[in-house]
Amino acid sequence: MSNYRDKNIEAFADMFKALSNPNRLKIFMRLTTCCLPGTVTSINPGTGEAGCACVGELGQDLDIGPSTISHHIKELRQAGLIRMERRGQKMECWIDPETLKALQGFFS
Amino acid sequence: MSNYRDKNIEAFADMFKALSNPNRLKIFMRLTTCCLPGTVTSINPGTGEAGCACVGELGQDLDIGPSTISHHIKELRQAGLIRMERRGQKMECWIDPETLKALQGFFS
DNA sequence: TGAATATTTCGATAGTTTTCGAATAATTGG
DNA sequence: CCAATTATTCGAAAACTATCGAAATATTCA
Repeated sequence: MSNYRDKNIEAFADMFKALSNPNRLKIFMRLTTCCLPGTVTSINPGTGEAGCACVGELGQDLDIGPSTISHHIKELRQAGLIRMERRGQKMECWIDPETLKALQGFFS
Repeated sequence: MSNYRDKNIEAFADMFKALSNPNRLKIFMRLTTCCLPGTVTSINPGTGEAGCACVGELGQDLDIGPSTISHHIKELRQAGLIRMERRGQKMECWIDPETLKALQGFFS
C-alpha cells in the first residue's frame, strides 16, 4: 500500500522546483509571514481569510523587474503553492493552505 | 529579530533545487523510507545509526545511467541533504538528520 | 474619454541542467 | 597482479530557466 508521497512525486517535485529559486522562495516566505496574525495586509477575496499581498508588494526589495516578478508568481501558482485573484487594479496573492499542509506532511 | 529561515534562504533554495528533480526526489524518498524501522538495509558507518543504501541500490528502477545517478547523488550531498562514506566497493548513503529537521521546521 | 497604475505577455539572450557514453579510479577476491 | 564490481569524472548535446525590455491588457479615477 503506497502512501501519499509516493503517489505525488511529480507534484512535489514541481513544488520544490518552484521554491528552488531564491527570489521565488523569498516571495513564498513573505506570503507565509504576512499570513501570521499581526502582519496581515489584507483579506483574501476568495476565502475571506486573513493574509495576502499584491504582486507589487511581493516584488519589493527583490532587484528584478516587474515582468520577472510576474513570471515567478505564475510559477508559484502553477505549482499549486499560491492562489490569486484580482482586486481592482491589483492581483492579491495568498498561500494555498492545502498545499502548505501537504508540504508539512512531506517531511514528517 | 530575523528568524532561522530568513538567515538561510540560499541554503534552503539549494535544498529545494536538489529535491526539484523527480529522480533526485525518488532517491531522497527511498533513503527516508529505508531509515524507518523494519526497512533498514544496513548501518551508517559514520554515525552507527540505522538506515542507509549504496549508490547502485538507490539508482534501481530509475531508468537512467550510473553516471547520472552519481551526479544526482552528488547534488543531494552538496545541498546537505545526504551524507555518504565508502564501505568497501560501495558508497553508503544516508539522510542527514540535521538537515531533515531543518526542512521539517521550515514549513511549520 | 484619457491618463495613471498594476500586471501580463512576448521575444530574445545568457546561463544552467539533465542525460549520455567513454574513460578513469577504488576496492575486493582469486 | 588481474579481472570483476562499483562509482566518479569528463565532454558534449539538447532542453530548460532567469532575466530583460518593449508592448499589450485591465482597472480606476479625474
